[in-house]
Amino acid sequence: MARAVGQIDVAKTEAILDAAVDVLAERGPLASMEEVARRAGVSKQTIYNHYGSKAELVRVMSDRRVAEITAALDAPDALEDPHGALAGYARVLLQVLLMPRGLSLFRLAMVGAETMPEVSHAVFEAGPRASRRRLAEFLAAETRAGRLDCPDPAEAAEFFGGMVVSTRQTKAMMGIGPALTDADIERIAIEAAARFIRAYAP
Amino acid sequence: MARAVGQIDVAKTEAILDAAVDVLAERGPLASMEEVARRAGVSKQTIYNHYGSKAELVRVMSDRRVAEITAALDAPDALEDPHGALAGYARVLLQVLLMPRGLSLFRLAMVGAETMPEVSHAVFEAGPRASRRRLAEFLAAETRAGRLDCPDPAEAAEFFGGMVVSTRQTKAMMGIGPALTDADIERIAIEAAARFIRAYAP
DNA sequence: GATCGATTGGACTGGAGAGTCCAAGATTAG
DNA sequence: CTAATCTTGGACTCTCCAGTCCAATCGATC
Repeated sequence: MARAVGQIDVAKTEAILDAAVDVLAERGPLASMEEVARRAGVSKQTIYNHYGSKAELVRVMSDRRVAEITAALDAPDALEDPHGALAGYARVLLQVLLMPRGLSLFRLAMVGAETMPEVSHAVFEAGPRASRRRLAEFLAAETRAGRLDCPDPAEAAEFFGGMVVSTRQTKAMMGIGPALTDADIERIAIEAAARFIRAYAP
Repeated sequence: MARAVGQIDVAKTEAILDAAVDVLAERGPLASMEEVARRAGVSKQTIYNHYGSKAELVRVMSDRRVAEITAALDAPDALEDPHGALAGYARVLLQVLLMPRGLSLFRLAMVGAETMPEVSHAVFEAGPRASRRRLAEFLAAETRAGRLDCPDPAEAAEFFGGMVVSTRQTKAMMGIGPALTDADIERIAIEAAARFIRAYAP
């Protein structure tokens, strides 16, 4: 293994992070450090050598998750027609929401709202907020192009995002009901886009 | 105090419940029984005499909260015009969401999704689900009356509820940003209703 | 092979909280 | 007054977990 003399082993740093992701997703923010250590195949002390505390581990791990998850939200193909673009946005949104890791990150952010506000804040900023902002920009551009008429693009983006997500996020977080199929996602995406366009047609 | 021989004191049962509501709202589901006891002005043992365990106390308390909160959702004045009725629905929805007790109940349901699924289930059924169902019925009636055209009222109800709630619930739960003012609520309710009607006009 | 520092496992401390136990005190029916 | 039963407070047990400590070990470099 490529590692300098007595230097911290980077592979372990990663293994710990991966384990933390899994364990926190499964057990929630109350997961024990022992469990993380076991899963990472590492001793508890080693975790404390790499990250100083549980809070720090959670922080780093959520940063990484945020980056990983929001990467999917980065590609709004603004070149298509409005309907195609909106449906695409909806599809991605639903997929991210239903991804177990997306869900668990959200739950972490909610549960930890008081104990670790920076985490909640980071998740919200990088997730919903950034995503809506990008959509709002798209809507503004379409409005300038005369294909839509959104006097308040930010509000319109909120509306569209909400239509797509609705209670589905809550439901998934509470583990209620069956997961959405690909066909469900497709139907919702198309219908939401169509209705939205009707609501905001010039 | 009106109480039978050596019978459990009903006034205390209530005091405990009230205290539990407050404490769980403030401290989250991790609040200690000692705290509840202190707040209720009662000894810990007495709580265990009335409710057998923490889980049971939480269950009873959440049932009560559910009833209290969803009572507000019970009055869709279907007699008004669609715009007025929808705006009214939106107003109530936002108010319930922003009520600290509504928020804390939701958070409880999410945190406890694994450890007490019945609670999550009850909250979801009595809250979002019942509320959307009522709205869907209203939309179906309006469709029959020819004032709207909702081929799938359940889906349309999801869309409208989502527009209104959107990221606002998440935001409030994570304690991010300022609370909505009455003026905000009014503006959102009216705009959402207008856009929805445009999307579903016959 | 000697050295330096990371790693390990396992014991340990300290704190918090659920739930139990009990002896003393209060309340009410009869 | 007495009996029955609840209430109290406070000590107590158990369990779980964060974080520390340490002696033995391992691995890369020189």
